[in-house]
Amino acid sequence: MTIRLYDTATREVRDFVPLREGRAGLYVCGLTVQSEPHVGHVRSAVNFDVLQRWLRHRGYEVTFIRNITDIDDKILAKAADQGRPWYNLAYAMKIELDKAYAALNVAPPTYEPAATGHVPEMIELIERLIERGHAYPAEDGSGDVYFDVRSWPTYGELTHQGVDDMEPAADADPRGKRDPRDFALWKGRKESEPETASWPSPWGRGRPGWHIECSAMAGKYLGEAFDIHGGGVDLRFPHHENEQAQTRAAGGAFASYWMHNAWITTAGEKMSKSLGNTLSIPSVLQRVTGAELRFYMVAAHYRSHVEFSFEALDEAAAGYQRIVSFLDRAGVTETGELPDAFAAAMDDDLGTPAAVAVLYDTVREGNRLLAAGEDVSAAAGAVSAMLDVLGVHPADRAWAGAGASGAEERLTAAVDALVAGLLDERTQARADQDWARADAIRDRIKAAGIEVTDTPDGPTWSVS
RNA sequence: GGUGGGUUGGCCGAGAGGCGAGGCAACGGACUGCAAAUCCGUGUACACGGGUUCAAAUCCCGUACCCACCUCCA
Repeated sequence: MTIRLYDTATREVRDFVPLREGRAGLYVCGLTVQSEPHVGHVRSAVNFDVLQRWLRHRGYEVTFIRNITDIDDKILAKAADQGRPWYNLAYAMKIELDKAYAALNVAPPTYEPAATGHVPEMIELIERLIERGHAYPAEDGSGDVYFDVRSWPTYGELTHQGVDDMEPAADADPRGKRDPRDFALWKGRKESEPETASWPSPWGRGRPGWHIECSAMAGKYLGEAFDIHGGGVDLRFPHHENEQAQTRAAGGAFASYWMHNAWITTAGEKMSKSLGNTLSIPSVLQRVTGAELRFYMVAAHYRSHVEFSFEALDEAAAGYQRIVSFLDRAGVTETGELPDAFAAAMDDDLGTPAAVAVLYDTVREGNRLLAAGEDVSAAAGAVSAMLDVLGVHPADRAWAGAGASGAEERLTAAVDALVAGLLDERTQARADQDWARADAIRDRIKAAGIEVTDTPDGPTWSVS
């Protein structure tokens, strides 16, 4: 069975055929570290994390590159506003981003290159473009270098647009461009910008344009031809279109497959920094766990819009808890076989919704066996295997970091001791068939926010 | 103006010509001293109008509404 993926460039689901047998090179545009990450950002990371896990599961040796854009207009502007060095802001936000990834069990990529560490590679690429007649230094002496859109006949192929149909850039300031759609490869340093935010180049001090970063870094770590390029749909144009044009104009083949994940919207609108309707990861994690949030995202298909709501999030969390509770009661920790239907769903363009349906079916079957007192090891093992692929296994060590600290464990032990005393009393009352007293004790415990459950092995408690 | 995507039951969310994915909620039943959990059962959903077909939520034509990209954006 081969993996099939929807390729945005050809607009169809195609068999995944890697450039090199048994290997997969994956490049995903990471974030510009200018502010706290929100749930929308993390959706992209979670989606590609699932892709990576599935490719590995299918036996591919994956090289996964996710970059960090740590220099750009917004970073400079925000840092100036906050009165601190731009690299200080970028680093602080990078730390926040890492925390968010860790909280959602997003595995670190193979390499995580930062733009500022690859300026020489970018300059080299720009020089090559100039030599080949696809780029030119600005004619106004600003020190900018632009990509010449008209010199590249297939410009617009990724997003199926004709250059003449595009609305000219609204920034209006042509700054020595031959065509308003030409985009900056290199930005000459402006007086107002800090010296530290510029690097020497053949065109004077300056800093790289956004698009060239990804071309340079993808080329360095994956080669100028690689398998899959991913990112959010909003990056299709201009960012991905430009990346592809640059690398191809410089002689590379670039990505064989393009994958784009859809939005998370709130109140019908895209969640974005500019609209100011973002939900930061820490705020959402006050309500649900990282595993629950990840499960919510993974239960929808990556190409579908998700209208974020706390109601839907709670529903997903409730469903997830059912799965977790099955695993708890099964008491089986070994990972078993992945059901064929689950694998088939995953092979079909990462069909996580159908895969999750298989997960629930298996849980139901497992609960049935459990009730019948039969062997559940196969079902529980399958559930574990599926949760592993989706990156939401409750026993995953990733959750431990965010979970119980030593202090919390001591607190749990203390509560347990107190509740255990009450439960002993209640057990005695039940043995005496004094139901009124038994229920009164249970109500009292419940009033403290603790749910009591009777099982054949005696009562247990959990925080409700 | 150009380019994409969407509209599915109380809610979330799959599917893409032919047995109503799955989840959450609700209701009934089993189990339980009563609960909880779990299991079993219960729904005639596919924006609207035409058309193609033995058969359409799925294909075609048209209409309405929503969203995104073309400017920094996962």
